[in-house]
Amino acid sequence: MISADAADGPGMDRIAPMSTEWLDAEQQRIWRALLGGTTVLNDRLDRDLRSAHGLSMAEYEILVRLSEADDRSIRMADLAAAVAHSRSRITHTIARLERSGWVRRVPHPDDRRGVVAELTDDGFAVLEKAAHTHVGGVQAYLVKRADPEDFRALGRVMESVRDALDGQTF
Amino acid sequence: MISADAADGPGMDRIAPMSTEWLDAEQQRIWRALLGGTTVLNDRLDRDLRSAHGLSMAEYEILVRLSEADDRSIRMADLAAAVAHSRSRITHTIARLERSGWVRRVPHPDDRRGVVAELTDDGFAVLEKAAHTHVGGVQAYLVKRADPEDFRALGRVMESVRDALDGQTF
DNA sequence: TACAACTAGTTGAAGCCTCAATCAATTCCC
DNA sequence: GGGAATTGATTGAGGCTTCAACTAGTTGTA
Repeated sequence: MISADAADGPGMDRIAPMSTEWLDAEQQRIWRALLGGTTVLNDRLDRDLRSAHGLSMAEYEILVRLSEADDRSIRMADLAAAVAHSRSRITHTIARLERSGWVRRVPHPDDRRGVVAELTDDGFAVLEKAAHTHVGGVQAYLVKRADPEDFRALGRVMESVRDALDGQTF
Repeated sequence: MISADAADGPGMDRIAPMSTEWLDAEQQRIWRALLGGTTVLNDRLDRDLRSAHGLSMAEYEILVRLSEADDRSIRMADLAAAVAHSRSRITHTIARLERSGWVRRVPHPDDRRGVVAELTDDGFAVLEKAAHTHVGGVQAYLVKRADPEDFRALGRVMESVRDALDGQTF
């Protein structure tokens, strides 16, 4: 049994060639709950959306952002930043959404390098239906199971994590 | 701007053709923090492991479970359940780990359908090094940024989510 | 102006995950 | 005992993501 995640490093306190602060039993339990919980939660929300509307979580998130934006459109790079995906991934995903007729690509008016993704009426219609499934799931699987104060605490922690790590990828 | 995730449904309270309880502004903020935070966190931990040790998070998790088990070995189906992956995914991942020489496949002694995955000495050695990277990341990106009481609250919420959704997939 | 550095977006190949189909072994139960 | 149903694991095709390379347009600066 290795100390990976465990209370003490393998002989770490003998020579201390590299001092890693290990997780205590409680921290480890919590970290695994976060890892496992988000895994099953995302998995479930994704399956629900796919089976009911033929839409992945990633696609759904993108449609939501577009629907909230002025003119229902966002520049590719901004969209990538908003959902924390790589530019390449956004290009591929938007290409798929365009094939489905839910999004349209428009040249950027000022910057000729730029491309703007715009939600179509069909896209809006799908999103309107999918939102019930998605929000229903979030309520049932997460919000309703959490004590409201615990839920706020979770929010504080994850906001801090996101803001610290955000934008330093790619 | 559609109500996806927003405070009120699109005309929901007129005819109530399908009553979905929408998220209020705070719940939505928290839910997006969880979604975005876990996205960037997993992404970062995964990149750190890959660049330093040529190991993905999924692979790392599997090696950890094996290292903790008796005889450093676990049956395929149990491994799948432990990390909440499909059997198929475990088969593929173990095949890769076997190619790397970090895991060995052994026939199950009692059940002739069964296969047991066993951590090799090389696998243990890689894990021993990777654990520093991984745990260091979890500390720096998550644990250190969280108020300890908030962190416990997060654990309570995610344990509840995981236990509710667990095992009902596939 | 002109050149270098940078930013926006795309592309295609490779890798990982999902899904459905498959085979083999075990368990159920009449 | 024996056939049906279930469980364990694998396979390969298809889909999504990553990565590195590339084109094109913009910005900085001398």
